Amino acid sequence: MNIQQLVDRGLKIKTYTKDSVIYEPGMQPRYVYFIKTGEVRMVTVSDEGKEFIQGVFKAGQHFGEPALLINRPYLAFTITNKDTQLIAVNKEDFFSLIKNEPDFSMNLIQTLSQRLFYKSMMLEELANEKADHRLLTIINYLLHDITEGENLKVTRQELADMTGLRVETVIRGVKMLAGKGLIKTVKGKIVKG
Amino acid sequence: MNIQQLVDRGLKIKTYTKDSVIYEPGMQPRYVYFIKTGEVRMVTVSDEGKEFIQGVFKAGQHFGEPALLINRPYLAFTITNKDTQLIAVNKEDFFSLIKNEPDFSMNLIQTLSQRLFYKSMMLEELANEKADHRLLTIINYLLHDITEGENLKVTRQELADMTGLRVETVIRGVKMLAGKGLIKTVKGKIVKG
DNA sequence: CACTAAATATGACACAGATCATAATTTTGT
DNA sequence: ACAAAATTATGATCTGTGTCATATTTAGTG
Repeated sequence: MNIQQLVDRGLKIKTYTKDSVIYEPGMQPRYVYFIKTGEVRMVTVSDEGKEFIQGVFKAGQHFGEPALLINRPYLAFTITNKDTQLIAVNKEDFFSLIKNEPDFSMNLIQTLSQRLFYKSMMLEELANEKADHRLLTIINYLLHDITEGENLKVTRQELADMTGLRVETVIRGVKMLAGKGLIKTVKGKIVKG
Repeated sequence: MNIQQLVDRGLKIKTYTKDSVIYEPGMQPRYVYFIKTGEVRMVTVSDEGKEFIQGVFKAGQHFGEPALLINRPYLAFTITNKDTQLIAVNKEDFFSLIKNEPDFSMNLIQTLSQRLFYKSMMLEELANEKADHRLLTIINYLLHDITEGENLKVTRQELADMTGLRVETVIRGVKMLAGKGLIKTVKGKIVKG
C-alpha cells in the first residue's frame, strides 16, 4: 500500500506546518499516519525538558503503528520537522490493510524489525557505553545512508538528543574522534570517506 | 501457529541445558526459535563484560525474528536461563508462516509492537532519567505481571542489568524508594500492593 | 540444622559527563 | 554584503553514580 493508493481510496490529506505537534504522550491512538511529503520526529521529553529522539520518519513512511496495534496511549510526541502532508488511516482500515494485503503485512513486519534493531543497538550503547563510543556508533550508523564525500546533515544538538548526551559533550567528543582519525570532519561537518 | 503444530509438521525439538548459548553476536541468523519449555535471556555485553538484558522469553514465545527478517548478524547473545527445549524454524518456513497464516502474521506484528514499546520506554529512561526514576519505572513495569501480595522474582543484579546501573546503585535506590513509600519491600523482596 | 554460596548492604573515594558562563564561528534571511 | 540567529567551541566547576573493599543477611544443599 502506497500513498497514491490511499489517496485513490478517498482518504484526506492533512497539511501541517513545521513544528506542529501531531500527537503527544498520553493520547489514545486512533490513526496510523502515512507521510506524503515532509518529515517528522518522534521524541520523548523528560520532566526537565530534555528531548530524546526516538525516531525520524520521512516521505513514504508511516508511524504510530505500535501504540495503535497494542492499544496503549502514546509515549512520545510526534512533531513535524518541516511542512508536512499526512494521511491518517484509522484503526479499522489499518487492520484490514494488514489482513488483506500480504505484501503490506510483510513490509510492516520488516519495518518493525528494523526499528527494533536500531533500538536494541541504542539501548546497548546507552546502558553500557561511554560518550565517545556512543557517538562513534551513531555516526557510523548515520553515515550508512549517505555517499562518500557527503556530510551528515545533523547538528551536534541532534546527535546529543539521539545519544542522551549534552551538546557540549557531543562537541568535545566529535572533536576527539576526529583528532584520533576515527571520523573525518570538514569545517565542523562530519564527512563520509 | 503454536508449538504443537510445529511438532506435528515434523520439526525437531532441541534440548539445551541451563546457561547454554543459542547464538551470539556476529552470527548470521538462520532460524527463528520457538520455546517449548524453559526460558532464555537476550543480552548484549560491553567490552568490559557488562551485560544488558534486552529481553527475556518464555515457553510459548519465539525470538530471533528481527535479525532473520532484515538479514543482519545478531547483536546479542541468547542464553538459556533454565533447561530449555527449542524448535528452530528455518527462514523459508518462517516466511511461509507469515505469508500463509494471517493470524500468525497479525500476532507477530503485535508482538513486535509490544517489544518496540518496551524498548522506547527504556530508551527514554536510559537517555534522560536518573537512577531512581529508572528503577521505579522498571519495577512498576514488572509489577504489572504479578498479583497483589506476590513479590518480584528478580535480583538487584538483574534490575541493574535491565537499567544499565550497577548493583550497588540498585540496592541503594530500591532502599530509598521503599523509604519514600514509592514501593513496598519485605525482607528485601519487592512486593506488589 | 549446620555449612556454603548467593544476594543484599554500606562506606569511602574517583571520575565522566552535566552544568554554567561566555566566546568564536557558521549559517540564514533580507 | 550585512545583521541576526544558530551552531560550534572552550574553560571552570559540580555531582550522580561507578568503583572498590568489606560486612551482613538470606537462600540453597546434603
